[in-house]
Amino acid sequence: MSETNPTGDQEFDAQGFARGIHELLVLAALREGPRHGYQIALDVEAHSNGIFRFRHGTLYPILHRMEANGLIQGRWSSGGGRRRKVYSLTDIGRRHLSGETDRVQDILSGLMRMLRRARELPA
Amino acid sequence: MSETNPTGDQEFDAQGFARGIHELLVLAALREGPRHGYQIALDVEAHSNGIFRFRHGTLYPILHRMEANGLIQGRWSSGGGRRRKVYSLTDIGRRHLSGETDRVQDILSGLMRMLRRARELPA
DNA sequence: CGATGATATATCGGTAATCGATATAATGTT
DNA sequence: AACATTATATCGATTACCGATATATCATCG
Repeated sequence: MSETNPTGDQEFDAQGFARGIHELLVLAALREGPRHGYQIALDVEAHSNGIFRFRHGTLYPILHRMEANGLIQGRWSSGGGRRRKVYSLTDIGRRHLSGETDRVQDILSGLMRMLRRARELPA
Repeated sequence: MSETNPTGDQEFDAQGFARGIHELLVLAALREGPRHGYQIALDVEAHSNGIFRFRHGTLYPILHRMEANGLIQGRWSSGGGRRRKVYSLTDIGRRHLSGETDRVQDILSGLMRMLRRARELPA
């Protein structure tokens, strides 16, 4: 083994990968503007043609976690009526989105390359 | 919400996604020929330039699970010396690799599309 | 006006999987 | 003789999703 990734970069962490994808989806949705949780879920589903979907037992804990980590910031909508918590990107979140996008795209293209390779092997 | 993916296909399952990737990597490695576990780990790491890596606390349970599920088949190498369990693809495993490759590639390109979209939005 | 369903957020327990640590043992190297 | 590498195995801690459940507001339709 010995060799630690000579280019010193992207590494796949199975543990946090699905989590990372969820967070990226939230961050990407908020790049379009501030939104409350339910809206984020609708947007993500619409923009992905239903491939990506948040269950609400998943969504809200994620938003809480991301707010605690400073990636997003929530404010309860003031106007009376239905209570909503509207989230916006923080600077940290914006940087995180940009950095993680690079990282994840490298990992994904590495994965795609390996799958293509396997597919093209003689039966 | 209502709409369930009109094309009736690929859906992202956060729960099983990292697991699915690990299994795909094993299957892809075995498409090159039978190999024992340790070798699979080395091959995957080499072919991915160190991006993908199996810890041995992760690798062996995965191989056992995949064998129990009929995706791969293991035989203890007969010749004396260091004991090795050599795995090969089963027909089920071969079909699984092909089907999951399609499915995962759809999901990944969906994800990449969303990330690109977010990136190209005006700051 | 009453019922129903969509909007909107929240929490908890069950479940499942990775991962580090630990164990065992044969082989290669110095 | 000592040590690193090869090779497999298992266990417990940790983590996080997800279904179920709860609460409340608002719109619509009969």
